[in-house]
Amino acid sequence: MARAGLTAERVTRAAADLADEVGFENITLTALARGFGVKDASLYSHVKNLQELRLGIAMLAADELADRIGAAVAGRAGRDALIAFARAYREFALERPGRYAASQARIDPALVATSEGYRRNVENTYAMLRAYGLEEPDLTDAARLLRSAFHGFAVIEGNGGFGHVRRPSESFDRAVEALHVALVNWPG
Amino acid sequence: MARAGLTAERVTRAAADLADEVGFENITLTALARGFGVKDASLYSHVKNLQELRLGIAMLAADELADRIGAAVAGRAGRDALIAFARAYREFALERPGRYAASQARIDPALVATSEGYRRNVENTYAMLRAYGLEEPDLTDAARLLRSAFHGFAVIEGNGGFGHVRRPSESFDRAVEALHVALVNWPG
DNA sequence: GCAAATACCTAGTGGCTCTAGGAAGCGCGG
DNA sequence: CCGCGCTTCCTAGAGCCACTAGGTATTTGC
Repeated sequence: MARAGLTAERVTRAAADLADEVGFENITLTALARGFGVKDASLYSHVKNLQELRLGIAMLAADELADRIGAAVAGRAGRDALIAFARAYREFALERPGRYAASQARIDPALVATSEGYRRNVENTYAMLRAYGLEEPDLTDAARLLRSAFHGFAVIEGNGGFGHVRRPSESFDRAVEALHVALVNWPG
Repeated sequence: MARAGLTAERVTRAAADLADEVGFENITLTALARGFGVKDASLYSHVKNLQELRLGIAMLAADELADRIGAAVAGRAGRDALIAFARAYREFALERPGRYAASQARIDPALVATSEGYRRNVENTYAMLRAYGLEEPDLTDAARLLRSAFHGFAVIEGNGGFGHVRRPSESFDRAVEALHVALVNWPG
């Protein structure tokens, strides 16, 4: 019989697409195998187990997120950079919910440390904050506030958690403005 | 044989405790049944299915969260209320991670509308914001920013996602101060 | 003290992850 | 062009899970 031509990368990429469709928590090797017209056991030649597959999606997603944000903030600084960063972040979370969830899932810190994508995301954040002239530990605190706010917004919006009629995109832009104000007037 | 004396409420409460131990995503009816010294099939007399059980935990948790926050902000206003609200929120998420995750899980909006706990949480938020003198739609935007920031922080901290040496509790307090600044100087 | 309600049971289905070991395609040296 | 070996993909099966059907035993209410 003709082979499906699977590789670790193709499997991971398909898994990421599947995650965007059904949710990161709901991917199964069985469903993934079905998509390739293959039995689930066959995937174990390419992927160690489900956990490793999830890890692969997370690395892939962290990289793609860093790409998007990097492109968005290029050539901008201060408020402009903050707005571009925030919008690129939210758009990624909305367009690729499975990948986004993967990128934010609990991951072995040792692996995070070796990941290019995660490193670039941290770098993008600190680069964007540079214009605000903060110093440690305020810099870390500010980065954590931004990350929390963006991630929280993405999670709640993704869950359909904003019940009010006001459109989330408008609230988001205003929230980013408010965060800009907070950064400019950082308490100290 | 002696009966275990199960009721829908006892089952839900035990499930909430189990969720706090193993994580909301990892609860199983089988494990829950084991805890009662009962077969998994027996639980279906008290709970319709796993999804309903999760819903029950979510309602319970939303109620408990509202209790805590309500008690924390009682008699406070403005910055004091914001700080008390934020700390109570974070403490709940850290002490009862399974319940907290349940309270933030995707839930049928129609059910949320009928839930006392969820309603009280919204109420607590708007009451706490009252002192800042915002009007719609700024009020909604501010509420969403706070909710996003608190939730995001709780999720990331719960995942062990703050790699830096700086203690999360310190970053959190500073972030809350920054949010206070943003609320006082709300852009408009 | 009896009948109805119900708490808990056994048995079984189907989906999932993952392992062990076998067969079939492909790429390489001759 | 041919066989050798590597890898891909397979079948078979164990164990855990959610959930259903239908039976037995214990309470509760009369």
